[in-house]
Amino acid sequence: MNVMPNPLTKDRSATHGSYLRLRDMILTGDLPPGQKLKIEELRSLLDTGASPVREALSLLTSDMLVERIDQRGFRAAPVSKANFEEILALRCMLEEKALRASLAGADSSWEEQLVLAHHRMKKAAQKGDNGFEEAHKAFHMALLANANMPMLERYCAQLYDLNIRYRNLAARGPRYRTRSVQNEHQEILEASLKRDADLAARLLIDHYRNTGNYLSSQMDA
Amino acid sequence: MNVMPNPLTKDRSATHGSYLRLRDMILTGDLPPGQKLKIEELRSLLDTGASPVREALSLLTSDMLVERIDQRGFRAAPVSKANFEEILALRCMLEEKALRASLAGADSSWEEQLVLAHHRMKKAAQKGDNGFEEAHKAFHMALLANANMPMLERYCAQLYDLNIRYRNLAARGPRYRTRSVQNEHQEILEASLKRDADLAARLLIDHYRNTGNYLSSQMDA
DNA sequence: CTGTCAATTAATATCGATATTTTATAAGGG
DNA sequence: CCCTTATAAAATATCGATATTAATTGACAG
Repeated sequence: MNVMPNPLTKDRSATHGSYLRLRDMILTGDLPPGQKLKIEELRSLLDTGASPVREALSLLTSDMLVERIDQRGFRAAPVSKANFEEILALRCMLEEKALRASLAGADSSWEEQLVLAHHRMKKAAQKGDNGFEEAHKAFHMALLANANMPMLERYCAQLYDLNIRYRNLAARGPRYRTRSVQNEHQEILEASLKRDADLAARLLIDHYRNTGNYLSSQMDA
Repeated sequence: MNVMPNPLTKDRSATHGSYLRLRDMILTGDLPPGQKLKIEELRSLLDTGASPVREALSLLTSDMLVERIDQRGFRAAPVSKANFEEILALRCMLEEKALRASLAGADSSWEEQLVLAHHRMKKAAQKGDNGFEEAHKAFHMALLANANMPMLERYCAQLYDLNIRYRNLAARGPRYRTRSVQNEHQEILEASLKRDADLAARLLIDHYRNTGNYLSSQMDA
């Protein structure tokens, strides 16, 4: 039998572990936008070698969370209002497309997955679980999961994360308060289960625009 | 004074050079879809170390040209009809959006860049220059360049390359012949210069669908 | 034969050290 | 006093070697 040294260190590889941790630090704002990411610092922070760190950072450039400038290293991707608004616009366009495709081929298996994802999210929200973020993303991805368009889903997942980053950054600032969005989720779920593509798409986009406009207004101040 | 050993070896870094060469080999089909990409082989082929090769491959995963499986290396991204058709669908959706955004804010500076790109492409086509591919991409990107949506443009550039890959792969097969597309480009240019967004978008999408359907039919056979 | 398991081979992932390049610092000339 | 140029420091990029993991082979039992 193999006793595992640390439940958290059940990493598939140093690179993958570094990737997850760095990604998390950027999404939460722990590594602030624009910050220079020095190999040596990260190496000692993550307690690993330079190669895994470099490779993890290279992978994070795919996610547009890290910028790479040849011969002069890496930095956490900068943020701007324009960038946020582009993310919002792209999300509305791509998720609408994906949701409609998902609904078009809806079957009971997908329906059940969706109900399940929604249930888990609600439950996580009630007990103030820190697993809510994960469940929230899972619900939104479940909506699109039946589109059978892997690249489109990948883009949506990427944009989702970028959006969450802005939300987290705003939450660090002053006078930030969360909107209650549980009923919006409920409505989106119900419209989807009724296969009402137009309604579901409208509700989903409104859901994004509402949160988005609030965050956008925060960025002026 | 520093004499440069080889004008082609004016690479900014070994990683960047490897990135460009590997990318080219995958786009041309020189490295066929699904092929295992062994570090040691590529290392000797590119005459560089393992680190630049690994890092270049990591970067190529952003472009969806390379797949990475943790602990078991890299391989050239596989191809399929479904994948091709998703690329085509996404291109039509994203480029239409980008083109309309580009036209919406059209100014004379952008207009001049576009005319220039078109001229260069025509010229390269006439003298059978091998720089045509580059000029062709430049023209299509010039159409979108005024959208002021960097992420959207990046997606379009990515999808353009993936599409070219399929074209190159088809060109290796039997009974492949190129369509004449010069007049289609001319029409797109003229509609854009007239700021006729609806017409330009329709022509652009038809341009893609025509080539796409031809390639798609080849893939059955 | 066929499937399982051990031993071997091959490939990946990682480390530690070094060479190159960039950035910061300081000195000298306009 | 500012700008240019040399020097020193820091950081990146790269190499070569090693440890770890996966794939392969072959022997053995069912």
